[in-house]
Amino acid sequence: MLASSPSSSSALSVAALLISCRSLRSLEQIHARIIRKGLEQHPVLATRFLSFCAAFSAPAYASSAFDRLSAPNLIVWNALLTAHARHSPLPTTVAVFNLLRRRSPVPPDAFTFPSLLSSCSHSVALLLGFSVHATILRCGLEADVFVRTALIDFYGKCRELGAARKLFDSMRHRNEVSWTAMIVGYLSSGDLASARSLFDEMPKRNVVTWNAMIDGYVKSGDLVSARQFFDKMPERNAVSYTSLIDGYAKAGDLASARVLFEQLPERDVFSWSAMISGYAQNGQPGAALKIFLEMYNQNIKPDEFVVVGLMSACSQLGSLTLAKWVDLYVTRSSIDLSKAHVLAALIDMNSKCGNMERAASLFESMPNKDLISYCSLMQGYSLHGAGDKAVGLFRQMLEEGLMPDSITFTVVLAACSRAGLVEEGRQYFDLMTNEHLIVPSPDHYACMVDLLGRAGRLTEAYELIRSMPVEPHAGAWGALLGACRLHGDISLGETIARKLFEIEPTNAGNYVLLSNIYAVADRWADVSELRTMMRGKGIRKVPGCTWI
DNA sequence: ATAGGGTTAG
Repeated sequence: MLASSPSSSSALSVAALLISCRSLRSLEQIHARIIRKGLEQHPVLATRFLSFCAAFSAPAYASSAFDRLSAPNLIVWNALLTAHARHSPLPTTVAVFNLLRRRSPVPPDAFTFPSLLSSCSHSVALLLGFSVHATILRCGLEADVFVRTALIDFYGKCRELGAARKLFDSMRHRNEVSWTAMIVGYLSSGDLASARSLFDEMPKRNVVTWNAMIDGYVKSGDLVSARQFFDKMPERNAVSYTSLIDGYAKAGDLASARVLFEQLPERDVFSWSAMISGYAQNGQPGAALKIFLEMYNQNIKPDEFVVVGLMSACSQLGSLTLAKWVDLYVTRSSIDLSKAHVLAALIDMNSKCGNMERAASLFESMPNKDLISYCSLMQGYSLHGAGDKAVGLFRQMLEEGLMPDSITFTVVLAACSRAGLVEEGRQYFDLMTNEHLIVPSPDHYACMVDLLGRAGRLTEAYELIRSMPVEPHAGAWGALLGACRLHGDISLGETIARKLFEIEPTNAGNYVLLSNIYAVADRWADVSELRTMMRGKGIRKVPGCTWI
């Protein structure tokens, strides 16, 4: 009897340990201590332990600890369900809920449903949510504020605004959370006006409400209103800053994002990742890397979003040395490499930086290879002189039954061009338009122009550019000018160059190309005339770009 | 002792 009723003071000391726990590893140590001290069956301690598993995103560990309990009560069951609802796929969560229904000593209560419903709304699982709602009615829990709010949130996120509003209007006691759930519902279906009028109508708002409005405006692209809300709110937290930083970053206004980031008193991992991926997505990989290093030096643990941003920056920089360091860093971190987007970014980085062996072996390790990873690998091969391998991968992809999209075709056409596979490229262009009904973009045309031009079929390339239903961009003309230089076609080169001087008058590369065409033909007078013209327009030669 | 908000790749 004495052995099975351990002193409450040791339970208390373990509970105190839990509060200071900072990693999954120390959580495991605490679990070992709980078992050693014979406190395993302590229901309060078990509940707290499970909620810490949830905090460390370890639902499987929560389950394994839970499975050792001989007679879990409903509260412990609820804690387990919450751990899964936040971190497991919906089917797993539903399985836990079904077990709970069968095995819990008492029927589900008002604490059971909010987490289950939030899992449903996260997956926009409308039908499942309906049946959960039916269960709630059977249990007589629809009037509970938490349950009702979770229902409003669920219907709102599933864009069933009518159902959500009915539940909202018939509520006896609403709190800020219920109002916010309704507002978020309107926001997620893009009804900013209704959201705004509810916001104005509600008696008391909290930080979450303000943040929801900011996020809604950011997502709808109205950064001015988002900023007004941000400036007006009585108190801000990291989320308020990060939503707006993210908005500025996605709109390409890194300067404004940076100012807010510098003002943010307590940066969390979200704000760091907003800046890092913001810079990476706007073609400023150097700046992304600098922010990452700042974060790294502050010993902040990166999450998957940070490393995806970092790897994307590294891909753009193309440095093999850096890629090797980042690869090692990411592999050694606790980040789950099997997550699709992490793996895709890792493959892409190695591929773009020329570590094809590593890229290929990562690719081979994927159980379900997706379009994006195929594209990454194809681009790597294409970039590093193995266009034929890239095209081979594309064939393999088709055989696997994957449906290539617009970007895939851009990649494969570029690969064909590099490998000199003119006929195959043409076939793929036809396949794209005739079978996949993809309307060719300026990029696709630019690839085709490059393909034909490199093969010396300049007239055909020129005809293609002129027959384009969309406006060709500088890339297409540039490819053709490059081809003219390659094949020494002066007269076409002059025509194209004149066109390019109009479209991008300050790009020195175009002047250099034309000058090279003249030089090869010994037309030095034209070369010097061109230089004078450049000087007259104040155009500077880009360093590292040769004249001849 | 348990319950509501944020980002990700070619």
